[in-house]
Amino acid sequence: MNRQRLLCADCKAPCLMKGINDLEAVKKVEEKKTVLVCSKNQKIFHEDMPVNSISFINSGIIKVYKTGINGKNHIIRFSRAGDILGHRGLNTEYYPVSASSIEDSSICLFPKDFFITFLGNHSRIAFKLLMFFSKELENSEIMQFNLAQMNVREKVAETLLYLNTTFGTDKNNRLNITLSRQDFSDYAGTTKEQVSKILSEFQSENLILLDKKDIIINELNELKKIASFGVHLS
Amino acid sequence: MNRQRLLCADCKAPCLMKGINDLEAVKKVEEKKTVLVCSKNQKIFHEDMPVNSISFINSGIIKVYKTGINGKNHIIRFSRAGDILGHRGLNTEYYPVSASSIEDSSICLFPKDFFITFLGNHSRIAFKLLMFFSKELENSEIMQFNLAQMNVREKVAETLLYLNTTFGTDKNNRLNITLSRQDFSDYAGTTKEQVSKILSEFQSENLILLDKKDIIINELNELKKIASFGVHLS
DNA sequence: CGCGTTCTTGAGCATGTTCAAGGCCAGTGG
DNA sequence: CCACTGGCCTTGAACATGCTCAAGAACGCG
Repeated sequence: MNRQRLLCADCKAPCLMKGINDLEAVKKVEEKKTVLVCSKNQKIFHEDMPVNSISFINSGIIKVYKTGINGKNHIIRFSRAGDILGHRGLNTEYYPVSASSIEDSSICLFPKDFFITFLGNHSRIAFKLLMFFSKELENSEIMQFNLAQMNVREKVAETLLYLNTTFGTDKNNRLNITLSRQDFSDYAGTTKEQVSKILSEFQSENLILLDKKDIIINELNELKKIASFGVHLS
Repeated sequence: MNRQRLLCADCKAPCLMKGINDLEAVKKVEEKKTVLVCSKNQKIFHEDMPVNSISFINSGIIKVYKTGINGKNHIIRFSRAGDILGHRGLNTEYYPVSASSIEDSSICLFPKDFFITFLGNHSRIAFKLLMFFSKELENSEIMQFNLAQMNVREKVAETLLYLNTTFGTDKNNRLNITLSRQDFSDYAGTTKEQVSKILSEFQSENLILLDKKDIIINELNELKKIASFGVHLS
């Protein structure tokens, strides 16, 4: 990992720290920011580490997950450019989750104390954060519902829809994210073997196409029908 | 249902609207408040109803849940005196969840617009709400984890621990909440029959005692061991 | 006291997990 | 450039778990 310079003014990511008019504040933000560049499969933070900073993703994809005692993880979300990271540490001394990069990534860190003070001085941003938390809570409760009530086929379809919504596809409908079967299943709430079997099943029904480790979505509407039992993330 | 007078000054519930020093603001809060008194098993609001107010529970217990298309519900939380209700409607036009009383209850309602303005003028309370959301998100993510990874025995033990932590017991270790098997299973993430079987099992192991519809906790530590695989709500 | 609802329990069944074997692919070193 | 190796993916078979269904019991509300 290494740290380098990156100006908010040059950054395209739609992050919360954007859109401050106060020039003095912008300067302060630049001053307090540290940029962390890391390659694929690096651990960003781990459960029970003290929370010293709140971060925003500049580029790459980060998985946020909880570790079970048997080593089986549960992935809470995949975060991308513009997303806040470590926000769950706001009210706690130690991280309640872990985060690892699944692609080469760069992240902007702000000291937690600074961030909290900053929120106090910028009520509009604090309010946006509040709305974001409310939205996050909604998504988390939908996940609860889906994990509690869907069967495996529905869970796999729902995960495909989530990946499609969150990361999108290129012009050939190829998902802009590549996951191992293990990561896929840790998010979907099943095992890697089941994911493999159900994805093969979807392929034989021509709903998707498996090309190396990539997934091409052929029939989005059919997948929606399969997952239609559940509620959808947005 | 009927509406009646209830002054914040006389109220013991630890709600967010407490602890304002500004007398003018206190007067305004009283002015905008509506009290709703309802008996057991009343619907407070329903998915897809427009969100007109944000509420606080004065007394009673309310279940907050999502409805599946097959009629099987998933209970998100049981809320009690002092808890905020309908906060998930803050960022949405329509409620994403439903709420029903499972005991006779009374609830203080504030118009949503007023509440949002109030937050803007009381940044300390807005910050407390932000911390509350962060905490809620933590609990919801723990529930995700538990639903994804626990077996039924662990889920039932975990639910008992949750009820014990949230509602406590009287001096005889009798839980201060009485649930139907259906509500219990809708929270735990299994079926009513499984709950019945596992509770009987726990009784035969002397971990709990079933007395009518009440549950008496004998061996809290043993239950903790059973659920120890998972993470715990706080 | 009677009736409807909820709870309990067992049996059969469906679903999903685990385990294991084999194949594929990418990276490495000769 | 090719063979080797390790990791990941796929697939089937055996097994475990939990769900559904059904019948009887207990409870609680007129």
